[in-house]
Amino acid sequence: MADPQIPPPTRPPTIRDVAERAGVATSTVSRALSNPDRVNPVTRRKIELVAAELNYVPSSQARGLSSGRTQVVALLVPDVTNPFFFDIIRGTQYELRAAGYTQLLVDTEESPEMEEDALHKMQRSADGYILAASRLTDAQLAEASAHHAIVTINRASANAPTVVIDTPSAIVQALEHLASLGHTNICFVGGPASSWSNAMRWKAFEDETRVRGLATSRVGPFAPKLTSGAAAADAAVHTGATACIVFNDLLAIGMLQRLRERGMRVPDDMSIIGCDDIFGADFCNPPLTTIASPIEQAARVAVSMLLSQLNPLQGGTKRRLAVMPTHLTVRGSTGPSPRQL
Amino acid sequence: MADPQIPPPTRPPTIRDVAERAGVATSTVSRALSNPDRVNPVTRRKIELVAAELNYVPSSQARGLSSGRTQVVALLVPDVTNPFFFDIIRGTQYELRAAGYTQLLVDTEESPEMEEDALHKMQRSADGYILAASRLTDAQLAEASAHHAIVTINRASANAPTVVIDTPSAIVQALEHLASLGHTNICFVGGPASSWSNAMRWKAFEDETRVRGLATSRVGPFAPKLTSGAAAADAAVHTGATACIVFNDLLAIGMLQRLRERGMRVPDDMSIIGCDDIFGADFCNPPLTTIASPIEQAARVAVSMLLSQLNPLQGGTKRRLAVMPTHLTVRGSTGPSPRQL
DNA sequence: TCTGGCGCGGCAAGCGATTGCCAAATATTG
DNA sequence: CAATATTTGGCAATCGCTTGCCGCGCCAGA
Repeated sequence: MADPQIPPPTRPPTIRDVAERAGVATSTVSRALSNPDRVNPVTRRKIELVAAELNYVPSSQARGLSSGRTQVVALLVPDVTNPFFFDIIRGTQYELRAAGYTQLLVDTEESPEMEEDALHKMQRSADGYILAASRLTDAQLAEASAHHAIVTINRASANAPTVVIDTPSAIVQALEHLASLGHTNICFVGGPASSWSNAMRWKAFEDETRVRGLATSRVGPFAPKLTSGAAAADAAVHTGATACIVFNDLLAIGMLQRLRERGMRVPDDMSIIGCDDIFGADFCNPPLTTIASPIEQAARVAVSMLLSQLNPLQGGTKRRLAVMPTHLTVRGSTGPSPRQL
Repeated sequence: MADPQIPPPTRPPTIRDVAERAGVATSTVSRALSNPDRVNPVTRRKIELVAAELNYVPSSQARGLSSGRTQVVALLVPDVTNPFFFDIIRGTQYELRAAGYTQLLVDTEESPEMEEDALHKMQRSADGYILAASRLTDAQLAEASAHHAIVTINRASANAPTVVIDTPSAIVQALEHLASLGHTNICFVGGPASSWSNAMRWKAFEDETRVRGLATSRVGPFAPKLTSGAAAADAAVHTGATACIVFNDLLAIGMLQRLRERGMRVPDDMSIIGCDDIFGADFCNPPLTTIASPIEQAARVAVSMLLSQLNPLQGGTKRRLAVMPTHLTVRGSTGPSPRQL
């Protein structure tokens, strides 16, 4: 027998097992594994070998407890079933993993309370937080970012680094598009009252329509769900508008369904423009004209901003704000105003 | 001053802070909080008060380290962006939260290696695992369930409790439906080779078509993604079939898009049936006839099976297998065979 | 030859909880 | 009222790892 027997793998090996087998102290093992330069290459090599042999996996619990770092980043989203957040989830997941972090996904169910509560409860279990479309008030957000490393997505804040998707500027494009099709009476279909994006989108809409002297109306707020589309569609039709800019694609697709039910043709009787270009926007019927957003990329940027906050050493660019460009993607849900005919 | 000053909240309060302020030992605080019956109601009340006052949140790290339980359940999915898994994510998230667990989401990128690796790396950081559509081999799965508490979804296993969505039995219905529409040449569009569901669906298809004496063909495997739809559609058309049963809706919707591009009408020239009834299946064009699955419910059942495994005391029914019923939902993507005309 | 500096490992003190064991206080019983 | 149970709360050992501090051995400069 060349090798001493490896003890039976009854319970997962600890750092001590590795230390004993390698004939060094646990501190050396610890350093060899997480601070390689601190130990002699020969020793390190040996330790790595033994660790591999024993199939050693450090306990993140213990590591976190003693070091204070958990290597976990929490992602808080208002609604995991909203496809908009799928791309966020995917983007952060990918980047975090690449950086050696684990993602903790939390659904705050569109509730500021749950969001705050989650933030509070997890204070010890996460190193940082990504707040997607946070529903927190400015005050809550300020308070939170005083205590935690936070990056927000689509929710500006003076206190936390932010990545915003610049949908408002494309709303100008969208209105240009509608105007060129002859629409003069346009309705804004609003999303959740507590949504910062919604406020921004509305503002851009309002400003631009005023400049252009278009007749406008606003309906809402509606929950950003497919099922809210029915009420939204009915309300929008009632305003007499010939075109709608809708808070997001989910709602817009819901409207599409309802309009069809009511026998209204899109875009012949009504044009619809959504926001975000989520999964489904391209294959719904008709395909949705929408404001395309680099959602996944935004998520990645958010991660990198957070990481540079967590590890200031590596001197990543310390941006406080990233603005992601957007553009109008014209598909089948917009067409000439029926008034023109 | 009635109350002694609360120390400034410089660092989060620990159990010791609470103990001191309440005038008891840390052990008592620990018990009061996690094993209420073990301490006198009066003492407990007092401790609860102090804890609330101090805004005490126990460190899950420390708790996990000393107790061995983490209150974390990991959910492993092959692809977080597949809408099928959205419902799984949502369902488990909801149930786990209700039971006081935290969900750790892991995307295994359709890779058995990543799946196994994740399972291994997290051995210490999760109490249990839910494997959705696991790509592991039987051997890997057996090995894994020997070491961990595992429940699988849509992946039968002799070793781990399983919840399966009984899509195969509805495939019989689907074929009945197609046959009644006059289709006699039907193509099965296959999903990932390592997918257990795919194998089951194929088997059901094969058995039933043989019984019915239908002409069949099979194409694939294809990745279960929208973008694979193009290749799948082309291949299916090439077989001369007039109807397809497709591994899942994602692929089916992708095929719909491609068929339209090629100028083929659905269902006039080709009927398509998907599986799962995911988000989007009802609003794509044409709306997809599909085998509806209670996905979210399946996820919930999986959680309850896992929890009863983790806390055997509470004597939940210890099912090893749950079969979720499915049914055919007929929408616009199926119609009479063109051959009949 | 002496000494300061450096590279490398070990010692041991935590990190913040849980929990087995024990003792004091209180309740129960004959 | 003595003797025995039962509560109730404290002590202290752990859980597995990190990290500040110390010291040994070796090399270079004086």
